[in-house]
Amino acid sequence: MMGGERAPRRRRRPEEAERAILAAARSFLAERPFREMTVEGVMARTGLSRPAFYAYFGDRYELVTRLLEGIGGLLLAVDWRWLSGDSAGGREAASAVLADALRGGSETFLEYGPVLRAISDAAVQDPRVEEVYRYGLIERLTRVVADRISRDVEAGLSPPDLDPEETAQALVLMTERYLLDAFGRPSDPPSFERTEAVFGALETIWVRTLYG
Amino acid sequence: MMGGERAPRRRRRPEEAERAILAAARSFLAERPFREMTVEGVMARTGLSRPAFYAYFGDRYELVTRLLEGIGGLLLAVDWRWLSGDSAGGREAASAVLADALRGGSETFLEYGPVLRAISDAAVQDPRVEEVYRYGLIERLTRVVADRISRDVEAGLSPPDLDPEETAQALVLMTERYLLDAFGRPSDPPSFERTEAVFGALETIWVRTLYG
DNA sequence: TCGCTTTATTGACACTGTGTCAATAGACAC
DNA sequence: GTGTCTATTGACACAGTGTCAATAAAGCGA
Repeated sequence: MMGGERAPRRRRRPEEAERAILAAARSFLAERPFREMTVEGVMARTGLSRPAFYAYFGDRYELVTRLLEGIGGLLLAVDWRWLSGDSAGGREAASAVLADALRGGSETFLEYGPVLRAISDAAVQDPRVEEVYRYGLIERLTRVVADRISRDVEAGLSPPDLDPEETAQALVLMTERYLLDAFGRPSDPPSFERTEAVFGALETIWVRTLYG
Repeated sequence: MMGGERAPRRRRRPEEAERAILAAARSFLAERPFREMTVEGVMARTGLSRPAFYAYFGDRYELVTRLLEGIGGLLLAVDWRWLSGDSAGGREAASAVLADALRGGSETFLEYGPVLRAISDAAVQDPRVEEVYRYGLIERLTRVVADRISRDVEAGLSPPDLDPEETAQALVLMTERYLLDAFGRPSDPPSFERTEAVFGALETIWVRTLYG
């Protein structure tokens, strides 16, 4: 046997190692779905051993939760423009700003699709991720949208028979699912045409429902 | 020690055992989410041992796929009324039939919610379930809806700028997600009011989008 | 009723992936 | 250089899966 040289142990700053693991996870999820992501598979991309993972994260669900942290705020921030605007300016103005917010949200999905898809997949398998994703992000978005719809109904911009809470929930869930479906698949970047078609369909449904 | 009497082995017809396992799975899913469903947990409700499971099903994903079999056809059948109707009779008629189809679909979800939720959860974890659910059921529904929208656009019932394929996908995904969210939670039967509100929100969005 | 055949059923095993911990060995301070 | 700190890991225990040869219940023919 000639082998036997073991790879020399390297030692990094904890923060650096943690960043390396997060990056490895992102890189993994850009290629393979969450269901195939094992701790071993991620750590293979870092040069560290599997047990080292547990020095930084409790398990793969915590890892994926950490990946969400930056992105969640981004989504909320983008949509905030329409969401928190007042109802002055009429339907035209509201539609335009809504379209803008939707495009912003879509672009976030386009950029972070695989990670968001991973979070959404993980939410089904782990109660803590479900908490953070569904109740932390989605439900919060829904509440804000419901508020906005409420104001638009009172201002006469939207029809009075609209149930703000339920309508908001349906629209937000639609947007989440549809964007995940369109932009959340690992490694098949959607064409420009598809992107526009997706955005157009979302805009049509939202605008016709609220200001149609 | 006094113990030691082993439970007497019982022997059933294969078909009976298989039905017992399917029933045990349904009963399990009425109480607990799919992520907690282990082969052991299901077989404990049948009086059979864990290995017996593998005489009837390849794994728990195959089990859950079998649970879908009857229900999937039901969903397609209910929606078929609106879906396959012609575009004569104007928007009023089309809206009414659509509302009817939606109510039918909602009622199916109301009855089989936990099982459907389990399938949808399992689809995230297993490629074969994903195939059956997403591409077999959801996509098939989407295609039929897209056809109907296409005809309505040509007949002048729906606006010409509607993209039938994309709109259908968004609407079907919305309906699936929203109904799962409302009626798919194990063991919390929704109130009559909630049921009506959910149905109303769906009807509003579909009708305003297509015939608004 | 008895013995024989069929096959439903299971105990025991191997395997994969998880999470833990005591022991090891780089990196930095002095 | 020497010593301390702590990042890193080999080895372990565990949960759940899927398999298979051995077992025994049911049905059948006499």
